[in-house]
Amino acid sequence: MNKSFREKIYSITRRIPVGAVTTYGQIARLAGNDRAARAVGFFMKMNPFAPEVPCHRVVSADGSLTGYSAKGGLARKHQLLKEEGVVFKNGRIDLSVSRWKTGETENTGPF
DNA sequence: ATTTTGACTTAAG
DNA sequence: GCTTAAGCCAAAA
Repeated sequence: MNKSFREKIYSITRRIPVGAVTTYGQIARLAGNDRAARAVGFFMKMNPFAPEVPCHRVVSADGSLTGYSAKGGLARKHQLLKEEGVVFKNGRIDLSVSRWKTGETENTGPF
């Protein structure tokens, strides 16, 4: 059970359903440290499991996109989220709608 | 143990 | 709405 924080972070991020997004702070909170938002972003950059961990569903607290180490950069991230059904407003994500709700029934897909 | 880095967050002007 | 500053945490060297 000596699971490092990074394992928790990846585990949580991997659970994010399609069409939903979450913030670094939220993941940090689920991991047990609501102040580790920075560390979360740090692990995302390492992202040893590119397609396994949907890091593109992780955005800043304002709903704005920050970085994306995978190919395509932020442009790719923005496109992926848009394709998955995430609602964008003024170039930012509408967290009121697309924010991931933990414990909720998972969606079968974008549609 | 210390230092550096980073895809964060919040507060204040 | 934007910029600056400070706080915060974890991993690697």
